[in-house]
Amino acid sequence: MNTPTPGGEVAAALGELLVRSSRARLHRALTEGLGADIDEATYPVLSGLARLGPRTAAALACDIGLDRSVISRHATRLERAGLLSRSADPSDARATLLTLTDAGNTTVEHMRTRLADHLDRYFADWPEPQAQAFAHALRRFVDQGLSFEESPADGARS
Amino acid sequence: MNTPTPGGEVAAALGELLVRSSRARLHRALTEGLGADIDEATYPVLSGLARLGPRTAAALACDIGLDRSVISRHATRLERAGLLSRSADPSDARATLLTLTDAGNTTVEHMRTRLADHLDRYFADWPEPQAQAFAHALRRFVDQGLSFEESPADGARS
DNA sequence: TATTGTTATACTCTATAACTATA
DNA sequence: TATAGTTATAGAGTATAACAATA
Repeated sequence: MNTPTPGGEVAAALGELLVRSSRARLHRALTEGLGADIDEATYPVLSGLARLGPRTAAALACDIGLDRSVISRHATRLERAGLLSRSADPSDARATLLTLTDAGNTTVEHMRTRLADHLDRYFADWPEPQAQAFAHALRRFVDQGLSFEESPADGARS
Repeated sequence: MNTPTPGGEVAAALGELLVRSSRARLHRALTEGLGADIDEATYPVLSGLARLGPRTAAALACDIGLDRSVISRHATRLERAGLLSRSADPSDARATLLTLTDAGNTTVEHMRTRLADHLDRYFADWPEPQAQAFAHALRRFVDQGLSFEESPADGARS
């Protein structure tokens, strides 16, 4: 059998999803036609700020797993594109708050709805309860199931 | 508001999954401790050959969406690590077949079972039918749902 | 002294182009 | 002439280190 366990099946699917060509396709679907400054590199900053709200580069770096310096450079690109603005943090003169502009929020909303519509068209072929169950399960999985940090017992393979 | 449609929910989850830190975590879970030559770059070549069987660099490049030159360089790394061997293609003297060695196949199998075990431990908390349904749905989604190419009219529209 | 933002530097991965051998 | 494999080059992205300003 190809599908001995749910874990095995999900493992195979994740492997496929991690392949660059799959990711590139998804990213194109997300960012296509939105301007030269929205790409695979700036997207995490843009969506991170949309999801978490205004934050400093250091805080966002911690949140999305990139270095401060990378955030700073991408923020400059997004600022030049008019999607993000920098402002002084009132509570700490060292810090600079990164905030999405109206254009930035609009763009993020545009990306979100476009991909959601794509997916809704795909799920139109699915039985409604099954589509909903899958969506809930996937979110739950992404939120909780990606914590592989704990040492996996088999550990040192020498 | 949180879950307007399945598409919207899946879109958010995919956005999360595409973030580099999530990918890096998954890749660590897959390749950790397997040697310096198995990483995010060589993994697609390794798993591609395991999935598709012996192939030339050109064919594999087409299959996994990387350039021939990239395949060739990673193949060299994997060959040095003893996981892959090159052999002449009997039917075309220009071509070189890339084939996984026994060690290569063992390594792939090791990666696969390790991640599958991880995931099975995670799914142990789920009701069995729900876990199976999710696994099937995810595979179906990855196999069919990633075709977001904007113009379905010009090509194979299933 | 520690931290923030920024910039310079080095490293890695990928695609393009160029070269050789073969169809 | 076209295609396969390989190598050299260039482009992009990230992390590290170093700097000035502030806590």
